Amino acid sequence: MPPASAEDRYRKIYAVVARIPRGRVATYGQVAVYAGLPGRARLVGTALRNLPDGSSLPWHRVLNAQGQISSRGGIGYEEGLQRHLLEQESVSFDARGRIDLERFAWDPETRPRRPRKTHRARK
DNA sequence: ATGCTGACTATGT
DNA sequence: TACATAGCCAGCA
Repeated sequence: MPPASAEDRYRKIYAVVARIPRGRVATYGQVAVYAGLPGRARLVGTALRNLPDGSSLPWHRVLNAQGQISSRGGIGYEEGLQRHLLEQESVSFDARGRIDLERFAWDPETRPRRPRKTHRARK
């Protein structure tokens, strides 16, 4: 099988992002794997970067492996937007601005459900 | 072709 | 936990 064209790769990435359920999040690496592009987490970031503003894709549900919102570096971008969109769907951040992936990570194998409460002691 | 950049990550201190 | 590094590779000048 010849290598996928850039267009196909983007399309696959967008298709995966579109499947992330409300109230759940996925990491760049995770999206890459499900898109059949293991190891290309950076490409996922690039694809989302190229996303037009009015897109209906739930791009805000994609985070880095640390459970944090990745910086765009660009001036003018409000990191608060992504956080706000997530909080609106009940995804909560801890005091350090990170999301508990144990609770909110998307698992495509399981059916959408409400995140379990965290009664687990944290370290 | 070549070199640099980066919405990334795993690993080592 | 927080940085630093190295590997990564598509996009772009």
